[in-house]
Amino acid sequence: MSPRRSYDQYCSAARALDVVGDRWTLLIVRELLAGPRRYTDLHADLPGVSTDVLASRLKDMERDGLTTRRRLPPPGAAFVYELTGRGRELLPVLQSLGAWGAGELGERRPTDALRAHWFALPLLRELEGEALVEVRLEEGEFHLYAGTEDGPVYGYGPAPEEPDARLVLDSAACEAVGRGELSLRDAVRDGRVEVTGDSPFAKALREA
Amino acid sequence: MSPRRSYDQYCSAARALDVVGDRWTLLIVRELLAGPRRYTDLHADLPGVSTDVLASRLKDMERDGLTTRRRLPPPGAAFVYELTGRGRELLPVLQSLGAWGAGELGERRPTDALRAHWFALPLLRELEGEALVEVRLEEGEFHLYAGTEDGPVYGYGPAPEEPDARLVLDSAACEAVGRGELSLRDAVRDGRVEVTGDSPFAKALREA
DNA sequence: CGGCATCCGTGACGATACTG
DNA sequence: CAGTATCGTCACGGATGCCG
Repeated sequence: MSPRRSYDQYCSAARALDVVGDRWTLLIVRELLAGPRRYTDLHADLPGVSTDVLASRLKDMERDGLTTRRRLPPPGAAFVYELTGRGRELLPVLQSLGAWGAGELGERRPTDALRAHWFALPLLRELEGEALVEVRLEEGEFHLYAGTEDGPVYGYGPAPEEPDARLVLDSAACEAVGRGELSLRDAVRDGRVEVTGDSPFAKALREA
Repeated sequence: MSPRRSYDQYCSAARALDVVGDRWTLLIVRELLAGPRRYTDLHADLPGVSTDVLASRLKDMERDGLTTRRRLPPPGAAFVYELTGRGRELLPVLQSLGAWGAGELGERRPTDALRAHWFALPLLRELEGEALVEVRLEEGEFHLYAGTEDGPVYGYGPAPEEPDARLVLDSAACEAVGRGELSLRDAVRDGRVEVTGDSPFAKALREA
């Protein structure tokens, strides 16, 4: 728990960095945008973070109103961490960072870790309208709540109910989309993304 | 010059943080959005940064393509630092951070430093259309290039040519706008902002 | 075993002094 | 003016230990 090292500048960007500028904080937000998570699972999806730093950040974030800690009902009665509304409002920050960072992404390096749901943010930027979308990659599966205002923005594993559309992408295609070199629209047209579903949303996506 | 401590994650947000996630880097970008600056002036407008950290960040940023170092023509022949196009593309990141951080800003604390041009980003968010706007605060003066794509986004001191509009705000008004509690539109209507100028832009602003 | 707390080595940071 | 040099401190990353 850091005693808050502030820039002490009366500037809203500097204040934001006082709260989320520490190492790992925004990446923890990225993880929690997928919904509530346990400590150990967070640690597993944030390779490189040390246990004490993760614990310390979670305390800081709770103190700062970004997250809450909640006990799951039995069975399984573990603690989970989840974003508050204020925490979820950081989505535009992660989106703009991600949009800029796409230009830095390049080829995947041998040392680069990868999780399927890290493609959720770039894909979300490309989807218009309100829909539940299930995405299957070689690395795993996740789902997106496109166009929603509150609640989780995406989630792990298959969609909890029948989705409006299902997408299947191979590694090359989703990495190209992640780098911003390939739009989802073009990927669909070139047959590099398989879109299934009977909803108007799925049909519109196929005809893009 | 740091040997680049990377998160090693194949995620565009993490890559962005590899480049701009270090302490002070984004605040240096905020300063340079106002145009070329000398080392000493940068240091003066970033209270709290130590000389070696500032020098180190400027080297890192040049290596990463965010800034260039250029010698001014005599007289004055000093070095100035300025953003590249790639560096200026970080404006949306600072805007989203600033929009979020407005909720954290609160009252000005006694320890908070303040520079007039730190209000440039919040004001820029509220201006529509393309215009050169001169702003006078109690703390100083700056000008905004609203709606431009390239070149500096704002600058120190009075506008270099006749502006489309001039704004005069008192401290209370500009701090309220900075906190997001008062829109520029409302501030104009309540007479808390003085708008002068004969251009259509100035007239539209007065009649908002 | 999940959820941390403790210890330790390294490096980043902040303040000051100093130099071309 | 534009940094570099030095130094103490603290944050970070890795490993290990503890406790329910």
